[in-house]
Amino acid sequence: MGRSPCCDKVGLKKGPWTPEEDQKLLAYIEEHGHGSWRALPAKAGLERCGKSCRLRWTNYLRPDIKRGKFSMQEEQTIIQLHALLGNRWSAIATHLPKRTDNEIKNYWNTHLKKRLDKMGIDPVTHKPKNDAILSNEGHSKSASNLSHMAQWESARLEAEARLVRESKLRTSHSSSPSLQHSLIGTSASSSSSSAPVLPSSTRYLDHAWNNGSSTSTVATRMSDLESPTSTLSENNVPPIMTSVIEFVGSSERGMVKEEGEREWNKGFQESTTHLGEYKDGMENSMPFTSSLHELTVTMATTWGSSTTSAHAHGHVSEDGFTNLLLNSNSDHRSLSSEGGGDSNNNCHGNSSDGGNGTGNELYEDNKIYWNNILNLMNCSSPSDSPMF
DNA sequence: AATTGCTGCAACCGCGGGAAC
DNA sequence: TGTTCCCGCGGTTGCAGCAAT
Repeated sequence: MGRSPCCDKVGLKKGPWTPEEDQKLLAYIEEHGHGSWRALPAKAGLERCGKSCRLRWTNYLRPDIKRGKFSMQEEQTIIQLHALLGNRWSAIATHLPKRTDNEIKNYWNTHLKKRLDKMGIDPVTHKPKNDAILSNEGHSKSASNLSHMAQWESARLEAEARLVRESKLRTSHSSSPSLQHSLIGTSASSSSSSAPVLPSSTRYLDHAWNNGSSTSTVATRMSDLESPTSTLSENNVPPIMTSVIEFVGSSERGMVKEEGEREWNKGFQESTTHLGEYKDGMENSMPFTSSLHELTVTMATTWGSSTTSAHAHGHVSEDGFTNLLLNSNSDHRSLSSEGGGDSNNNCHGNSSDGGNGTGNELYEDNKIYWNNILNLMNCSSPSDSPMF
């Protein structure tokens, strides 16, 4: 695919932007919208490549950007989403309105990564560092499942972001440049209404979810959202997964509050309480991401059992994903932590490595941790979400 | 006061995906 | 169907500001 590097052109300026350039770019976009980035520099009288203009706009000049210190809640959001999504900064950014992916990425690299490192947590795997030794085949299997889940979640987030963009694009086509300008931004951008404005497609999915309408419809829609990199095909996506994927995520976030480092640590501690408890109270300490494993295995378990009923009914019950998760988790607990390898579960045959004896603690820990993540991702969802 | 090292952040680079032709 | 263009993403770099020596 031959493609000429846009910035190789002679005469194009690089490096820091001057206030004059900023002003030119700002003025042009406010009046005309950005349109084609490639064509913008010439029209705006800038000796920059379109790519540079786009970057400057999205990372700095955009009016809906919040700058300054990250709040404790934002930090936790980033950490938890990173645990789930990895370095999918754009996907993470969709849950942090007014923050750019670049800013989040920088903040992660310069602050959060180091902080986790100091706390003895591997910032890549989000596991306690000394737990790496404990990984075994069972974990690998779970990790594989986790990978699938993460892929789907990533795909969902990306699809959501895409839908938002498309929605904005459609809107911009039928609105004045100034209005278009006001709509450029993150998924949190909304119209004058205080209610979150979801792209039509997203609302459609919500409708399907809320009304328990045919999962085949949802699944059909989800096929549109399938990650190109996913190893799962449309055909082997269980209906529950489509619902889960639909459930997780949001497009609007709540208020944040500023907290100090100590508060951050406290809050973080709360959400990771199980870490120390595992170490103190178990012979075979569970990794921090055991929660992830648990959830993943739960997914697999659910696909094989609970899902069946959900599928049979054509929708997921009103109890929603959390209960489904926790119930399944309970089931799984009885299978994995208390002797493992029970009948209906063909997904974690060697799960007995996951520790034993403190099933309730683990259950609660997982509950806390995943509720944190799920709440986090859902807190900005439409208030009528059936999940919580 | 000068030098060195570190940190944080804006900007760049290269790649991949999707749309248009 | 293949090619080209455009856009967005994630990784990396370069530099300014600050602290330590």
